[in-house]
Amino acid sequence: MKHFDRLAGESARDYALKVLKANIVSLDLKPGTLISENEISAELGISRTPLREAIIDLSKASVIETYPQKGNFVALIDPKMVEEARFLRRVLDTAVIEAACESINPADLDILEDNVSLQEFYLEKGNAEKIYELDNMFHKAIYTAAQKDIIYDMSSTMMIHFDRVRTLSVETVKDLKIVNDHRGMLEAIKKHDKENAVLLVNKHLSRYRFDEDNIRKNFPDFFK
Amino acid sequence: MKHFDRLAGESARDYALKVLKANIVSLDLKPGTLISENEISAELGISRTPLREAIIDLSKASVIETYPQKGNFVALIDPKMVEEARFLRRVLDTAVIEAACESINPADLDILEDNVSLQEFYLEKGNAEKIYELDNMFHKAIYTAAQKDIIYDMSSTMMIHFDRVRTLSVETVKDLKIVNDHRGMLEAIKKHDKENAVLLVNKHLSRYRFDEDNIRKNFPDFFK
DNA sequence: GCTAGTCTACTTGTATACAAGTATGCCACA
DNA sequence: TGTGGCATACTTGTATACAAGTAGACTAGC
Repeated sequence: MKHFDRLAGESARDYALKVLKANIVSLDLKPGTLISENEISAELGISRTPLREAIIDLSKASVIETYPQKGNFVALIDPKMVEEARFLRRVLDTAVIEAACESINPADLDILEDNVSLQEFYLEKGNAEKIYELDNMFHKAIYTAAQKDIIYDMSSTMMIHFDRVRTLSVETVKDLKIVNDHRGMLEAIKKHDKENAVLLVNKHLSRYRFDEDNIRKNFPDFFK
Repeated sequence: MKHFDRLAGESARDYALKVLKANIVSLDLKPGTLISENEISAELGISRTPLREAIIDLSKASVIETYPQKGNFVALIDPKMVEEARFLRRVLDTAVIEAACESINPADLDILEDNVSLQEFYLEKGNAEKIYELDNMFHKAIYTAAQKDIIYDMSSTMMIHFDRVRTLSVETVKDLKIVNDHRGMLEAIKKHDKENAVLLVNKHLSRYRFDEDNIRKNFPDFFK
């Protein structure tokens, strides 16, 4: 399992949640792995209580499955859950960008503008990692602009199902296209052009259609 | 605070969550109330740990606000959160009924049919409480039919913001109209008529537009 | 009367102890 | 050889103990 530093002021619970999420998405914690509360809490240098609280959070979204007196297991990749996550993302992203088109304010627009400009900067530099980071921030910033922060938070746990398949996918989406998509979405929001914004979101998300059959063939043990 | 029996086999955590949710929605736990972990755990006859785990769950959706070393407080009614919940419900219900129109299977259709028939039965009997119960089950059954169960679970906590205002609303929605709406939605699903289904869902939800200004005047202390 | 400071009684956050259930390996015995 | 049963070493669920911080009442001193 990958380790992270515990930030100053960060609670043991938030720390545990951060580490678990990152390791599940990156597949350093493989689907099916037993997450022993004793073992992991020792590894993170915290007690069972806050770790347990983080585990419960993830089991709400079926990212971890808890069997009493048996153990907590990282959920196998379940096509039904991946589909639910994909559905949720499409539905929410569509509705939220519409809302953003209606209610965007200058301050939030600046944040989005800065973000996309940075993406374009790192695109020239060829820094894929930074773009990945900015991608996530861009996405979240649209929710904030539409005043839908809590919805974003609640959906983010669900997205782990989706992001895990993304990690396994060999064919990575080209940064060039992603950044272009983002630029287009931003311009649509600026012009309050809902119709175009929705079209662009769906086009953007359609880039993340993986060859699940093939992935399953390569990693059969990871699937349900 | 209202009490409930702890069901056989129900974990202390699930029990605590059930009791807290019910009391927050019914406003027996008033907005702004301190939820002392010691006091409430004693009242429920459980220890702090499982109660705490339930509280954390509710604070994820901002239904409870936790201030470290100060206390857990039932969140004041925040129009922004009510709006987020209303938005989420409209967006999800719309998308989910569309999905149900596409993928409904006979078994799930039977469940819906039985449910609406019962609603019609209790409508004649004038049993509003039963209709309320069946209403919630109908709603959930559509998500199940569309294979979106986890999404339903995750959104249900968010709905507390919405349901709390519903509780305060004096003008209750007429059972007659509700049951009619449900019958219409079911028939639309049967016919795979997405367009009509979406129209009916939005008409149905539009019945739940409360006079928030008036409610706020009557219960100023409950609002943020 | 007013203010500074302290004491006290709370609060949550975390750590640990105990209870109860499960799976597995091993051994005795048929 | 095969099988029943028990010991053991795990697991999570719950209860309790301790740490650290907050707020408010009360008192001493001015």
